[in-house]
Amino acid sequence: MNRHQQRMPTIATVAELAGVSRQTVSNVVRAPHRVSPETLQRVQEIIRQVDYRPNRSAMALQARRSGLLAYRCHRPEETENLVLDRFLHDLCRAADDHDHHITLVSPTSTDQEVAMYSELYRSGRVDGFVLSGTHRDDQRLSSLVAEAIPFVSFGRNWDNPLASTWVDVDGASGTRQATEHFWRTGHRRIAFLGWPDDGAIGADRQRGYLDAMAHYRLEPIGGFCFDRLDAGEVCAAEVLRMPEPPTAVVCVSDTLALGCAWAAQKLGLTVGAELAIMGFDDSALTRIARPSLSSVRQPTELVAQALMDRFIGLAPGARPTQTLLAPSLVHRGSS
Amino acid sequence: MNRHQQRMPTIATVAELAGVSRQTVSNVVRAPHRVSPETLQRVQEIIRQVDYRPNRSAMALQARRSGLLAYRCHRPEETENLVLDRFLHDLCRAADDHDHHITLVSPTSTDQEVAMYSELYRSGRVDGFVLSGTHRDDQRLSSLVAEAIPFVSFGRNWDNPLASTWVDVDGASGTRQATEHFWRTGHRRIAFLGWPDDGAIGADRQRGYLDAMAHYRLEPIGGFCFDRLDAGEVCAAEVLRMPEPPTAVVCVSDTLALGCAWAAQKLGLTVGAELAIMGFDDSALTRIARPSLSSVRQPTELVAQALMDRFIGLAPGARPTQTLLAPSLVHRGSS
DNA sequence: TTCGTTGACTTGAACGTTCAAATCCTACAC
DNA sequence: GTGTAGGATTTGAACGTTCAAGTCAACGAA
Repeated sequence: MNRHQQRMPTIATVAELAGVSRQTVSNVVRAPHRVSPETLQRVQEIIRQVDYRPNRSAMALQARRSGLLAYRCHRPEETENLVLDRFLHDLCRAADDHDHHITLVSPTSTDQEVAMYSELYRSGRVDGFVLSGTHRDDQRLSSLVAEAIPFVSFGRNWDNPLASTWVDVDGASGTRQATEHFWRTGHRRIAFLGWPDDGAIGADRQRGYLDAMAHYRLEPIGGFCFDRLDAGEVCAAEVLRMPEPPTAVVCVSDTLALGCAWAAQKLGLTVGAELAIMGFDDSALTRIARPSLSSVRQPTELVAQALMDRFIGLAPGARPTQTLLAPSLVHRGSS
Repeated sequence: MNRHQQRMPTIATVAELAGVSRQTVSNVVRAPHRVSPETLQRVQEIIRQVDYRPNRSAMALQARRSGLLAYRCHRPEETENLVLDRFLHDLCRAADDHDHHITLVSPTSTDQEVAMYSELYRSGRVDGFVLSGTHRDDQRLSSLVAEAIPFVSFGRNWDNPLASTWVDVDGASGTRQATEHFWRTGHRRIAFLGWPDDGAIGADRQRGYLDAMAHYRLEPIGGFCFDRLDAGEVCAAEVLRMPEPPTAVVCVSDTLALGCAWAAQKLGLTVGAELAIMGFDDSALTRIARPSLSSVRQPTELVAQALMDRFIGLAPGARPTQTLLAPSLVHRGSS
């Protein structure tokens, strides 16, 4: 591991070459207005020549801030990561924009996850955390709050909304928009394909559908199953075989939407023309179906930017902030 | 941004409480054998009490090593990321095992990517880089070698194999195994569905198929198209409509394999019984097809571990090492 | 002339580690 | 009693920044 890397130029190198003090070089970089024009130019020229870059470890030590946020690397098997993939990318970008970086951790259990977070924070390796996929009884939220470790989350603090800073997407708004869209395009039998009640994300999305249906005085119909393609297909088939089958289906996820599309095809229904389908998440799955699936898209880029903004603004005494962003419909062949 | 975080205990805190010097505390943590048993126990007790963790920024400054590797966060649209997802997760784990961490970057162009790498390395933010998805004329490889920036890559240095340290999966071995498997299970008309010649990954995988076919004195057949589902379906349909159609198809990717499965279904062929299909990468796509697709699985976990090993062992003068790992077949419904 | 003000720059210390050298103490051989 | 060896521990310096307090010269007002 003896990495005899060639010595990089330091602030002292530049200072000596330019015939000024360290602090003046520091000022040239951080506060140019404090330096006389001639000196400024001379020092900048030297900096350019030796390609000097301030050492981040030294800065981190002095500032007691590493400029690093940790994010948990989700296992690729988890279905939810279809959206999280895009989110991670956006988060990276947003971090860059704030001169921060994202480092990944991959804990094996929730206990270990919290312990790892504490370790990372206390050792000064990271300044805080970005969580995603929050749920009810999320031990991470309560532990981090209890230990006063800075973090923001993509996803509500379900148990204690005001206790921490989060940004989330208004799932109810998404399904409401989908239902409204179907109503406006003439559908009157609109079904909802959801997950078994989880008291959180799934229930939130179902609520948007129910609200819209109540508003139009339509009778809600549908089914519930776990987020798997085969389960979705079976469940959708049941719904489509009802005495008065729906002409449009709002789905809680792209997985169930794809399952629904398959069920429709098996029953000889033309997706798009005879049966409209709306997925949720605008994941890669939407492009696998034919026709491709319309879907509710979460504005992950805005979420990421908002999270970084909130994190930077996080002050120890201040009250946590909560932000809800509206998703939008992406129309494709299935609607 | 005034994060008035409560002061963490430092080595000096512990030293004072234990009535020893800083260095002794350091020894307790790093080299316990240098400390007398009584002192060791006393200091360890204090460390436990105040929950002291060595400050990583200070360590990084002193050691001139951050313990951080940068990895490029691929855009979720890139099809290749189906494997890279799993790889990223494995890489994270492997880094953890070596007391390192992965930080993400998301450059917008190759030029910017190289500039970013140089900046990150020269500022001491990271110790080096892990690249993936290397290709011919990969500017990143040549630039990093030229600038003597430490890195390892998942994927050969195609242009100059001996110039840098890499770990790759022997794609030819994968397609050879697939072809051999089909031969052993009685198939004699075996086709290959590939990408247009890229001189690299695709050609490598094709070679394994061709070698096996030559060995069994069978006539190679097949088609080539870009890595998209629709293209794969069209291309596969052509192959399956040949006068003497194949009974088994070795595919260069899961995408084309899924396209092939669809084409087969449209032609009324039962995948598995009447037509055997082998994909490549063992991605999430394999579970979308019914029956689920057999596939060549890259040992990403081993790749990640090997890469970390190689990186840690990277010495400035030493000769770069190259490692080729064999993939394995995962049998599912389609074979 | 004296004094205070301002701008440009420098100096010393601190951030929290570890390395290298020095000190202290005990044990042991001659 | 002297010398030496070695283990346990301490001390000073260094890593590369920035903060806070300092110096110094020029200038204008009293």
